[in-house]
Amino acid sequence: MPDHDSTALLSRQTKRRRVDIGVKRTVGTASAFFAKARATFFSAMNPQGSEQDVEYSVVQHADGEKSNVLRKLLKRANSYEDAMMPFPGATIISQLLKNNMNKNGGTEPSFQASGLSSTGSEVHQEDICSNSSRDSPPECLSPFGRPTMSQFDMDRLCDEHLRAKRARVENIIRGMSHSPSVALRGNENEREMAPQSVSPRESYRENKRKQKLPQQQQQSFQQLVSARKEQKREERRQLKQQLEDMQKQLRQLQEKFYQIYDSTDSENDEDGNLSEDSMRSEILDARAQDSVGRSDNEMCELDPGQFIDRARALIREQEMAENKPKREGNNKERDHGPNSLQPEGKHLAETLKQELNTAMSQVVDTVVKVFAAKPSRQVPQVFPPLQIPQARFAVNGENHNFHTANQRLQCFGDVIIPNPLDTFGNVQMPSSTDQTEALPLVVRKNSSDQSASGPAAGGHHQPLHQSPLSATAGFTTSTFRHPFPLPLMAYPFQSPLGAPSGSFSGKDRASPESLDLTRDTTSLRTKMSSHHLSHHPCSPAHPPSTAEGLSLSLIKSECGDLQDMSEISPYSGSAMQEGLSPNHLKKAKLMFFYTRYPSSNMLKTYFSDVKVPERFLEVAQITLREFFNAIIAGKDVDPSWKKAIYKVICKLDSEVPEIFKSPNCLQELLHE
DNA sequence: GTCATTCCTG
DNA sequence: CAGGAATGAC
Repeated sequence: MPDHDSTALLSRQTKRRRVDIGVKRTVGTASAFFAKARATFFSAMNPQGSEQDVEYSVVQHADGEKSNVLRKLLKRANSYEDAMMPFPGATIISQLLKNNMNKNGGTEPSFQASGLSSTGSEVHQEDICSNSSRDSPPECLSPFGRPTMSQFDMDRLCDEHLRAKRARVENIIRGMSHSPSVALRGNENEREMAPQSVSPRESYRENKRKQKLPQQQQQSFQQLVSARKEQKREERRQLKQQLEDMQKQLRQLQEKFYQIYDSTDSENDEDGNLSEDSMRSEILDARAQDSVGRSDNEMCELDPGQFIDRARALIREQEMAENKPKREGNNKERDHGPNSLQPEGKHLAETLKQELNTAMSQVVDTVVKVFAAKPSRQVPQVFPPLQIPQARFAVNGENHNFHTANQRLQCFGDVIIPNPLDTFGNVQMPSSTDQTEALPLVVRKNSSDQSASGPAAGGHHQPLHQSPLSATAGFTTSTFRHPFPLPLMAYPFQSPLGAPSGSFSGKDRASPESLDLTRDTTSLRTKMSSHHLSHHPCSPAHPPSTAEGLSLSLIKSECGDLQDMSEISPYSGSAMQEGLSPNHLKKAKLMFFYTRYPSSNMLKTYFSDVKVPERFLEVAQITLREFFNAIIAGKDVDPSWKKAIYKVICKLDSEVPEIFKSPNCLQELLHE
C-alpha cells in the first residue's frame, strides 16, 4: 500500500528518533525500501490517484454494488407485493377495496349509502357529485346517492331516470282521473316543503319514490323512509363504533409489532445482520405503516361483514409480522403448516430467499472477481479451494500450525480477522517486494505450510471466504466500534454462510449478547474493554481525543492494548501452545490497524496532527536517485553498497526534536 | 541464524 | 571514510 507505506514508513530521522527513544527500528530490505520509496514517491507525486485509492474505490464500488443489490431486491420485493399479493400490506386496503368494488359492482346500497366513504379521491368525487347533483343529478348519482363511474352504473342511472319520468307521467294521469284527496294535499304539502327541508338529492330520490308509488301509500312510505333513515343512522353509528374498535385493535397490534420489530431491528443493527427475516420484517413494517395510513379511509368502504373479514385478515397479517422475528427457525415449518402464509406470501418468501441468495452470490462473485482479476502469485497458495467448510482445527501436527493459528485469528473477529478487502489489496501489490505489514498473515507461507492438507487446509479457506462479511461485521459490532463512521467498516451484512466455526472455547464468555458471530469475540472484548478502563495509554503523545475525532492517543492506546493482549489473552497461553505465535498477533495488530485505516486519506483525517516530514519528498527523491544510480553503476555487487547511500541520506537528516532527546520524553509528552 | 541497518572507532 | 560491532527484524 503505497499510501500506507508513505504513512507507516517514516523518514529516516523519524526512524532514528525511534531508535533514540528506544523504539525498535523500522526494518526493510533495500529492495523493499526501494519499492517503498518508489511507491511513496509516486504517491507523493500523485496524491489523488494512488493505488490504494484506486483500490479503495474498487472496494467502495463493490460495497455500493452490494447496497444496490439490496436496494434492487427491496424494490423488487415491493413490486412483487404490489403485483402478486392479495394482502400485500402496503396495498392491502386498496386491494380489498378493489375486490369489493368489483365484487359488489355497487349493488350493496346499504353499506355504500352509509356515508362512511372518505377516501381522498372518493371524497373529491363525492363533492363533485354532491354539487352537480343539485343541477343534474342523473349524471352522477345512482338512486342511492352512491357516486359510481362505471358504464354499467351510468346505464343504470339513465334507466332509472326514464322510469322516473314514466312514473311521473303516470302519476299525473292518475291525478287527473281521481279527485283531490287529503293524501294528495299532504303530498303537495310535502312537495312544497321538500325543497327547504330535504337536500336536493334527497328530494330527487323522494320524488322518484313517490312517483313510483300509488298515492295511497305515500303516508306509509314517509314513515318507511323515516324509519329507514333511523335505521341507517343506527347502522352507521354501529359501524362507526365497530370501525373505531377495530382501528384501536389494529393500532394495538401494530404497536406490539413495532415493539417486537424494533427490538429485532436493534439486534440486527448490533450484529450487522441484515437477514432475510429482517428484510421481511421491514417490508411488513412498511405494510403495517401503510395500513395505518389507509385504514382510516379505505376500511370505511367495506360492509360490516367484509370489514370484519378483512380486519381479521389484517390482524392475521399483523400476527404473522409479529411472529416472524421470533420464529427465525420455524419459517419453513410455518410455511407448510395449516396456518401457513397465503400462497402469495409463500411466493414472496420464496422470492425473497431466492433473491437474497442471488444477491449474495453476486456479491461474493464480485469480490472474488475483483480479487481474481488482479495478478498475484500468492493467491492460489493463499486460498486453497474450500472443501470442508465447517472443519474444526486440526491440531495434530506442526504443519498445521499456520492454519490453526490463522483460523483462530479469524475467529478473533474483533481484532485480527483480516478484512479480505485488505487482503485483496495486499495481493494486488505490483511487486512482491512491496511488503505491507498485513501481507504475511495470508501469504508467503513456505511449502510446508501450504502442503498442509485435509481439514485444516479446507478450513483455512472458509473463514477467509466469508470474512468480507463477518470480519467487518465483527469490527462493527465490537467494542472497537469506531467513534466515526468508516465506509469499509459500515457494511452491516452478516454472512449467510455461517458464523465462524472456531473451536476456541473462551474461558470467560460472560456477555449475554453472545450471538453466533460475536460470541467468540466476546471474551476478548471484555478484556479489551476492561483493559481500556484500567490502564493508561502507553504513549499518549497527544491531547485527549474529542468526541468526533480519534486522537492518536486513543489509537496508541488501542494498539497498546493489542500488544498487551498478546500477553493477557488466552492466545498467549494455551493457544500459543497450539501454534499461535507472537508473530501472528503482531500481524493481526497490523491488520487491525490497516483495516481501520485503509488509506492515507483515512490517516490524514484521523491523524491530522501527524505531519509525514517537510522535506520528505525531497529526501525520498534523493534517496531514490542514489539507489538508482548505484544499481546502474553496478555497485550493488558490493555487499555493503548501501552504506554509502545511508550516509548520503544521513546527511539529509533533520534535527531530532529536543523533546525526544530527553530521557523523560514520555513523561514530558504525557504532560504536554 | 541471517540479514539490513545503524553506530562506533580508528 | 572504511570497516567492524551492535542492534533488531525476520
